[in-house]
This record gives sequence, C-alpha cells and structure tokens, in this order.
Amino acid sequence: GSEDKDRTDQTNPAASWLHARSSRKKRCPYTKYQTLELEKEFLFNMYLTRDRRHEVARLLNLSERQVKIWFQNRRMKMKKMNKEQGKE
Amino acid sequence: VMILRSRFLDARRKRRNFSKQATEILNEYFYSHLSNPYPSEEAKEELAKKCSITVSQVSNWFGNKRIRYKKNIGKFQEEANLYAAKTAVTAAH
DNA sequence: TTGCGTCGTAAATCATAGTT
DNA sequence: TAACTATGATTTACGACGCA
Repeated sequence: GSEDKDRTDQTNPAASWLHARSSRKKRCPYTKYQTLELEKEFLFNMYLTRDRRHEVARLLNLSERQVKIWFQNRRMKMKKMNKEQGKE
Repeated sequence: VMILRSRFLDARRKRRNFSKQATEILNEYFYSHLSNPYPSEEAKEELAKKCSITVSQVSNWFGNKRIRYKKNIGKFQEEANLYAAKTAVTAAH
C-alpha cells in the first residue's frame, strides 16, 4: 500500500515533511458581512463569553467552533500588528 | 472608525519583491535543509537580518515555499539542482 | 477531564508586481 | 497594454501543548 508514496520521495530527496492534512475542512472565506460583524464584536471585547459566542454564531450562521477560532486568530493578528507597530 | 481601520490594514498589502540577494539566501537555506525546511526562531532571526527583512516575512517565505514546492516538485527541480550544486561547492571549501 | 488559551503551521485565497 | 504568471501577505482551520 505505501510503496507508491515512497517512490515519490525517491525521485526527490526526502520531501516527506509531515502533515498529510487528510480530512480537514476546506478553508471557506467568510463574507464581507460576517467579517465586519466579527470585527465589530472584537472591537467590543477581544474575548467571548459562552453566551455571546453562541449568539454571534447564530447571527452569522457560523458554528461556535468557527467563531471561537476566528477570535483566536484575530487575537494573534492583533499581537502581530502591535509587535510591528512598536518597532517602527 | 472601522473604515480607517480597514484602510490601514489594507495598506500593508502593498508589497515589493525581495532583493535577488535575499531570495538567494532564503533558497540556499531551504534547499540545504530540504529534509526539514523548518528554521527555528533563532535561524529565522538570523535569516531576517541577513536578508534585511522581518522575521514574519521569513516565516511567510518558508510557508509559501514549502507548499509551492510540495505542490509541484518538478517545477522546482532545476532550482533545487542549482542550489544543491552551489552548497556542495561551498561545503568543499 | 473539559475547555479555552497561545503558537506555528497548511492550504487556499487575495492583491499586486513582473513578464510576455 | 491586456492577459498571464510569480510572489509576498492574509485568511480559515487545526494539532500540539499549556493552564485552570
């Protein structure tokens, strides 16, 4: 079963660096409206309460998991922006 | 407020290609670490300094390089050979 | 044990620079 | 100069690991 894969690596020096990312949800860009609403919510508070997360997810037709992860990513983005700004 | 914010954010999407030299340095690292092209934070900082770019830009470059290389190894074969030969010569002296 | 936090990343997509 | 391609940056979605 796995010989076909190994053959590919043979031709090209060890390109087997992990993450065969199987069965992952495909990235689905959010709409302008969804993003804008999420940004507004983020402006109000960077961390969501359980209830708020549920409400936002319902309003924007996203899963609670998606909203949770969006906020996590958004906080990382903010951190990155602050770091860059502080240097200039 | 939101408009000003987003305008500020979009402005950073302006980009310039890296210098030929910087690309050279990044590629040298990439192809000489092909079995594990994941530079440590320290290595990233060193590369950033040598290339006169930010650490974030180094991370972006490696992220793009890894996925694009993996997506089409054949397209990068010539480039791979070039840098392999180059580092071989360097290592011999 | 659950559950949300950060960190680093894959993969897709965006937007512009460079080329034909 | 209008396509087309290359490339740097940003956006979703997780895995790994931390902490309460």
